[in-house]
Amino acid sequence: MAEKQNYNTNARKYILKYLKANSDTTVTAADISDYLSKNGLNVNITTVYRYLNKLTAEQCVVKFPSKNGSGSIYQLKQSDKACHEHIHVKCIKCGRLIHLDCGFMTEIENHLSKDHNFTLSCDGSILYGICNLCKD
Amino acid sequence: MAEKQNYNTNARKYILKYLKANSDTTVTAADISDYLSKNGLNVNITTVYRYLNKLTAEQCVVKFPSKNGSGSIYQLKQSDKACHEHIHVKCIKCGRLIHLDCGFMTEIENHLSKDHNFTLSCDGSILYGICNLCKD
DNA sequence: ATAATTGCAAACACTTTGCACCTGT
DNA sequence: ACAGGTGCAAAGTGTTTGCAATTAT
Repeated sequence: MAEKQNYNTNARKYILKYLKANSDTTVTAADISDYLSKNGLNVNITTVYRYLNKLTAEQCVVKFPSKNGSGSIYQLKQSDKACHEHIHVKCIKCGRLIHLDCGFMTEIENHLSKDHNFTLSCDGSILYGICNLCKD
Repeated sequence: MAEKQNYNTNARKYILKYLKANSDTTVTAADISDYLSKNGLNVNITTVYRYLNKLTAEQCVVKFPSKNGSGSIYQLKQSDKACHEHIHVKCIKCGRLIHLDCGFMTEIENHLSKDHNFTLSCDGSILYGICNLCKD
């Protein structure tokens, strides 16, 4: 089972660059596509989806359903975050995504387990609200 | 501002019936459509969407993004549940949706507020996991 | 009678797939 | 040279819209 090798193409370089520049929020395939065309790179949206799917499969990117149910949103994963071990909270104004990787996760899990007999799975679990920067 | 009146049609009667019969879980427009055709009712999926949208606007139904980001799921709302005041937890196996309308909501809100400077909004917020009935 | 509801066809938004061509190594 | 990546066109979902026809009141 030899590792598949990756070619370092311009498209991927710039998609990654954009994901990195926006790693505190979530982006859509269309966001990436817009960014690329604004920078004069003709990258088909198919390519964007294919790369996003690849990165998601490799767990370099976390994928969430978008709030309105039409499509998905993506975030580049910081190497040290085990996103399947915490839930995420997203600001409905600025889009910033925060990782709830704090002690409170245990409390949530315990409550759901003890009071509701429910085993939490963080994959896809997302809460919405308004972050400190977006309060009036 | 006179109230618009509602006609009591067969389509709506059966859509509601199905929603009621499944009010402990969530259903898709396709689920409803399938149920209707299995029962010999030729109701166009457009009608299903229109009624679901109406019920959602009237807050008789709660609408969530589906986990995979393709489409939405709906649940008939029990009259006494203020679904915008609590979050929801959905079983990834059986689909059952539980309303976290317990004291723990205050704890979640307080934690997000104090430790993350984040004001929770329950609309669309959904957690996933496995319910007591679906554990091996 | 008339306002609400429906079906149909079309459009829309988002995503995936097949295949031929191109590119990085 | 060849595996891997890409563009394009087409198809696949899920949802909405305009309009004419139908139905509940």
